Amino acid sequence: METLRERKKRRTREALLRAALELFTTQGYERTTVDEIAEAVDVSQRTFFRYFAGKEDAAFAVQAMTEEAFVAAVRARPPHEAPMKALRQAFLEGWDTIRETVESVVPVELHLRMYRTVESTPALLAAHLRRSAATEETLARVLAEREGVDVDADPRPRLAVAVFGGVMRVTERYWCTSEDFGLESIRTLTVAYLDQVGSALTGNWRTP
Amino acid sequence: METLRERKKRRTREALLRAALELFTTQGYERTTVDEIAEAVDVSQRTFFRYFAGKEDAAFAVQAMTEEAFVAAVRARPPHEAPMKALRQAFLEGWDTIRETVESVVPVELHLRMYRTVESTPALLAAHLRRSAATEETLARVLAEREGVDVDADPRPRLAVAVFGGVMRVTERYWCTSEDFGLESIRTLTVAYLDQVGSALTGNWRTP
DNA sequence: TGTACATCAGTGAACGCGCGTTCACTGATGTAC
DNA sequence: TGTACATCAGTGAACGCGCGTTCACTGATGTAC
Repeated sequence: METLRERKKRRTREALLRAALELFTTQGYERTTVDEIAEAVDVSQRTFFRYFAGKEDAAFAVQAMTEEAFVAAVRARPPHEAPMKALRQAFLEGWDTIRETVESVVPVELHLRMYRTVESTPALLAAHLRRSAATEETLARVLAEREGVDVDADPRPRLAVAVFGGVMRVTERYWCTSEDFGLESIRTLTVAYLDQVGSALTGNWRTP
Repeated sequence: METLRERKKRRTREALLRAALELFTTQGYERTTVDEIAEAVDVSQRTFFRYFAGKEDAAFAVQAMTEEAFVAAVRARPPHEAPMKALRQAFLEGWDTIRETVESVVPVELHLRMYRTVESTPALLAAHLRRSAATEETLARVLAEREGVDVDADPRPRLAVAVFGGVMRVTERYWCTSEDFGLESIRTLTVAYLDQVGSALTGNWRTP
């Protein structure tokens, strides 16, 4: 059972997270100070740093949860499935359950708005890409293990994941600027883009 | 003709750049302050900021040159060439001429060492990935124009470039950790990896 | 070739800013008996 | 159920740090005549 102390901790953390994302998405990441976030929750700045290693850590706390869910989903795919298929299916599963994953901490709508803030804030976009690179490394190891190959000797796991990650990036970027910015549209977009990779690699595009 | 004033400017800039890269690669990016760089060149800190928008700008000044050369090389490829082929060839050309491109400003050996520093410094890796994303956007537009398609309507230019960029990332990363860390090895690695993308996308890897 | 003036790279010192850290402390919650 | 003690989340205030900026200024270089 969760003790009173633990419940209070969780509430403080979630309040800080919500306040942070709310401020980041409305007035901008750079224009939000840590002091401001703490003030919004009515705790001391010192308390913020008890829960988050820094401002950036707060910005990506929810992302970190969904990434973890994605990696777990890949791990859980049936072992006979081909690598790219496993990534694709795990991704779709991830977005099926994202509402439950996220909503326990912050409103899912807030989390989605945060994507746009990340995309339009150079410092956050940079951090996001570095974090994605780290996730890709993890995924490469998962795939290598699934397929029984050595991730350091055989480049294919990293290549496959890099291609998948590249497609995700293109999808994300388009999705963030699109009017149809919802939970559903990213799924259809991703599937559509994944299906076009083959054709993208083999020019000539003029003659379809 | 270059005036005396212009020559002095160029020399100051190059001295700052060399000092910055030298300090970054030897004692680390984070542990190097702007004041230290200025001091090493014996100019005021204020002067550093006349030449570079910030510390990060100095770290990537040479990278920026080679990226530009790469984009130009893609633009210069014969228009009938398929997109991925054009990227590959332009990349190889870029590394053919990198010595000349770089050596006019800093020793090429210093530039190469800087790759490893970027790879092992989270803040620099993040910035590098964001810069690469920007270059990829430029390249997507170049490819779209070459092929006569609309970059915003047809996802294939961005997909092709994303895949290429992903392969480059895998190459870079491996190259930086490899003992065979030279101008030649990156060319062979890149070609080898590009040739394996197809096989990486189509599992199963166990049965070759 | 010399003079007068314009331009502009570099100066030095001081500052604002926000991140993240340090400290000794308080008081609520948890635990043992 | 009550008491005594241990744990630990949160406090408040101050600080160090380095980035990047601001200011009025100097003196070398460039230009016009």
